Amino acid sequence: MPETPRTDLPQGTLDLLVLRVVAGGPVHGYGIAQRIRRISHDVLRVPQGSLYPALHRLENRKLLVAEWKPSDTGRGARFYRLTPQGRARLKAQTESWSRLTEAVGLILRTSGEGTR
Amino acid sequence: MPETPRTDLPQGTLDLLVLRVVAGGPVHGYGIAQRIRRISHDVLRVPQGSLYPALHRLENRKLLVAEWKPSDTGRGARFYRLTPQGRARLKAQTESWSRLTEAVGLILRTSGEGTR
DNA sequence: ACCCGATACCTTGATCTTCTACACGTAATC
DNA sequence: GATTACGTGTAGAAGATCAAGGTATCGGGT
Repeated sequence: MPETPRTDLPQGTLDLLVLRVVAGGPVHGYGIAQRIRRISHDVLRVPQGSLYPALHRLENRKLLVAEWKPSDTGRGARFYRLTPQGRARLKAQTESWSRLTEAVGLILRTSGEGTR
Repeated sequence: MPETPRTDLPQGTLDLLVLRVVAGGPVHGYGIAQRIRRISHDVLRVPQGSLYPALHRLENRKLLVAEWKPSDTGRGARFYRLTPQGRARLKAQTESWSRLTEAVGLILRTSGEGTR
């Protein structure tokens, strides 16, 4: 089997991405997946089987609200928006994401010394 | 509001950190945890309940080998080293980590436009 | 000499969260 | 009627955390 160089999302990252995209204005699930894929130049692919459960999670936690309206193509779709809590969550998650990446970057760059 | 700024590791990240630290030379589990914590300035804490299962996983997959020797303090400890496969894995994981962080960074920075 | 607590070091099991695969649906357009 | 747009649901695996327990060495006090 030809190793696909696919970049899997580490658990916990998807919520952050979704929140960020939704922050840009009302979108439906399908559109979210497209945007993530497009903006990341195809590096991040979000399968529907991951996306929709995530959306429902976020909705249950009151971070998103959904509204059913017709989409551009004429058929109905669930459009998501951020709640205030969602916005706060986005901020917090963004910060902890950068703390994390900085810390990991440190480890990756620092050579073996340090047992003390 | 000093919310406990504890940073949980997203799944998949721990292996990378462990491989990187072990690449610096033979260490035992306890030492690995200490180093990660120290180098990251206490941002990344690896509880033993996460660490040891990870070590065993990596060993089963032949990415690490362990040897039982006395530690500095006189008592025994399992010292881990990278196998060639482990080294290759470290390289691959490091690359995919930077691809990932770049892609996520893009999403976080790019405003809402782009459904197209 | 003995007990005690602290630190170093490892193990295991239960539980939870989240990603994935797979599969099944409907609706509009050409 | 095929293709795209859009959604739902379930089953499963993997990994992280918690919680708890277990052993060895050392230092101090008595």
